[in-house]
Amino acid sequence: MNLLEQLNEEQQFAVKQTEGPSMIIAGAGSGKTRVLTYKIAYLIHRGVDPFSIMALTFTNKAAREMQNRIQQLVESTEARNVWMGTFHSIFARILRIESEKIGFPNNFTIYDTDDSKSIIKKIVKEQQLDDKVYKASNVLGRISSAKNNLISAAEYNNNPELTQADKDSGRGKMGMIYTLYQERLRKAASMDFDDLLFNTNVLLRDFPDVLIKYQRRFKYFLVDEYQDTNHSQYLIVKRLAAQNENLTVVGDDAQSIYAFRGANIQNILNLNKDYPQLNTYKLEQNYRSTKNIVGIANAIISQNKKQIHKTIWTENSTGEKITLHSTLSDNEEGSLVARTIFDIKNNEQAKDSEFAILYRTNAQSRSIEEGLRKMNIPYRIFGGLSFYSRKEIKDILAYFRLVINPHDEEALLRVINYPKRGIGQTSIEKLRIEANRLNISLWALLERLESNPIIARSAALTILEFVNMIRAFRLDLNIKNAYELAEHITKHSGIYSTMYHAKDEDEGVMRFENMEELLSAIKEFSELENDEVGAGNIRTLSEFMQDIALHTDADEKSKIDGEYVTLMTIHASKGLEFPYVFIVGLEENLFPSLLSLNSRAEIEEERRLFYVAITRGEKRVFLSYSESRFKWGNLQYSEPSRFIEELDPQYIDDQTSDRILTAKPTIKTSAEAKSKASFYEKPKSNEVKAPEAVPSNLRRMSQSHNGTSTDQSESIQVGMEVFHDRFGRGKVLTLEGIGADRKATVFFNNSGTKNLLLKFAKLKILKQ
DNA sequence: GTATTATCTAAGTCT
DNA sequence: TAGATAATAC
Repeated sequence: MNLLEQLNEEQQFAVKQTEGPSMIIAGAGSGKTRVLTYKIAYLIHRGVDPFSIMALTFTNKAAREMQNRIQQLVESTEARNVWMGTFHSIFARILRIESEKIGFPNNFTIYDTDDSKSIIKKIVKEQQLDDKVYKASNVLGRISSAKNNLISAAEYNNNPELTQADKDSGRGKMGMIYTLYQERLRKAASMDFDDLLFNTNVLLRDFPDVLIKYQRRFKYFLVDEYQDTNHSQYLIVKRLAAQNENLTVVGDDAQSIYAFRGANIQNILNLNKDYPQLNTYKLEQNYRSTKNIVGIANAIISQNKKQIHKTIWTENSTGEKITLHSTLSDNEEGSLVARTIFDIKNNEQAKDSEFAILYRTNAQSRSIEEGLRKMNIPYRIFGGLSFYSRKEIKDILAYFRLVINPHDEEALLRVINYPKRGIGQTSIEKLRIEANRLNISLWALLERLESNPIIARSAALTILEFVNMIRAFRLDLNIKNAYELAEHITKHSGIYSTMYHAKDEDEGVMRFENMEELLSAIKEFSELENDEVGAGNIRTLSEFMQDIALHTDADEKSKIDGEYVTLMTIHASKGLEFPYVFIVGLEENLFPSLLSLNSRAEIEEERRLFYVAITRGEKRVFLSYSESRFKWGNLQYSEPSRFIEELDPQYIDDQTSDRILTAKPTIKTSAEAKSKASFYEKPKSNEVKAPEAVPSNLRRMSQSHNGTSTDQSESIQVGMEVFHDRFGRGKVLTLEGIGADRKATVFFNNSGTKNLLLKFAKLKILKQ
């Protein structure tokens, strides 16, 4: 088969450029994955040893799919010898091989964000610092960005700029926490996500023999989604590829959406400085979407200042315009989406799997779900609370982690008294302090507890029993396969019976089923052929845990490749495509996020996110926003996103005005009505139009400051009868706070007592 | 040491 | 609203 025949001219050039550095700027839907896949197939076809190719993808799922595709293209299974996966998983693999060089055992644990936060909380407490000032997520974010820029704890403390910035913000102990955090991780023989990349850099920097070993082994490097790499990842690639510079990077600056976790767009913009002889290719033909979708996407992204110029075009049909809907509440938005899907399924014979509903935040999935459930539409949510982050699953996994690496303190603390065996907080605290004093891991202390009893004898005996149990499990690590050992552990640790007896409660049933699901997943894993170690070898529990440590939601295999509508965040949708795409919650402070409004750069990232969302669509895209939304238990009013005002009207089928006229004619304030009059809407002859001289964005600003009917809320008094959009008639029971914080407790005839922020509630006074 | 109840507070995207 | 933590009772 001639591989090149199936590519357009520019794609062919990119594929044929096998030697030297090249950068492929690939617009959305331009066949980026296709080029990567074909390039690897082309290399293999030309006799390059698959073992010498390293391909770094954004998800492990993408790697798997690409690998399968390459196998088909080269008609050989040798394609599986290409090293393909995410940065984190590929380099975790290399770190395990080389672990002793950097002073880690090869069974080191990978800590997730929860583990990391938990350590930081403990450090803050032990150091008697204020946990409001040193919030775990903030501290971790600071440490993370230091690591992504290859600044070690020692370097951090010696960097006057960083330490001064911390002092100025009242967080002078940040550097100390960083130091203690790293000590804690090392004692627990554990690395966090950033350490995987940081330590890879240390390995390649400080051990020239190791660097040379991998430079000799890998001759071709391909990096997907290069716009989302951070400095640490950039340096790894640069070091490894330095020998022969056969480096291909593929990316699209317009789709860079991970700056918040350290992605550096300069990696793509400055690549030609590192490689002056860089070959650059631009893929601009879109094969995915209709002209309308491509057109509106181009119009959106053109509002950003920073970008590499390109013109995305398509030969596809014009298609339908992009539909814009608005609803009164988040629940109604869910129903509307469900109804629309239902109609399209009927009218166009579409399948459930052709639909995706994309949102900015995971919390939005709830109202959408409700709508789908009511219409009996099958759906599947990706992200949110994933299977592996459920409590009961984490408890079981903690046992596995502890058996594999007993120094893993987070795991130890999680299970030492689960199921309850009478080892309470007091004993554990004493032991932790002692272990700290001796500068050894908690497990090391427990192992020598017999000769050094510092706690009550009875507690010490129970602990000894626990230690012996874990030791016994450890003996089976390489003897039993993953499933046999996992089952053995759940039975003998008491987890199984504890869960079995808790089945009476509703929650318990689900937990028990989840445990069974975990075990059956492990069983499936155990029974897979182990082609890497060869026949006769078993797949161990350690291997299973390595498999899931860097498991992402996008990697989740669809159990049954059944028919369902896909729900996910826009971030998670990167790289995917669907015939029908719904983008919901286009509201100011939600999308763009409230937290992104501080800088132009952040808003541009949100806009790129919007661009990514729109360009997932093949046939049709539906946009919607709601005028109110439940957040943390209370109703908040919302205005349409600024991105809606930016939409180019020629591509839009605006359905919002119908709703305004039919749905809520009485309660609407004039300010709200005005906000609907966005510029693409044709003024009706009998309507008063906002003066042209005032730009729409200014109009919105003034409105959000004083337009939200504070006029009425200020005169509300206890005892008044009031009307609320959602709850109806009610009586004010109490009032507290002033200005923006003014709250009321209102008893509603139909929905009972509610606490409302007057700023948002827009109560209407019925009777004084 | 454990179970129950009361109080507090969170704001986002992901490896 | 919900999950985590603190306070209280047993």
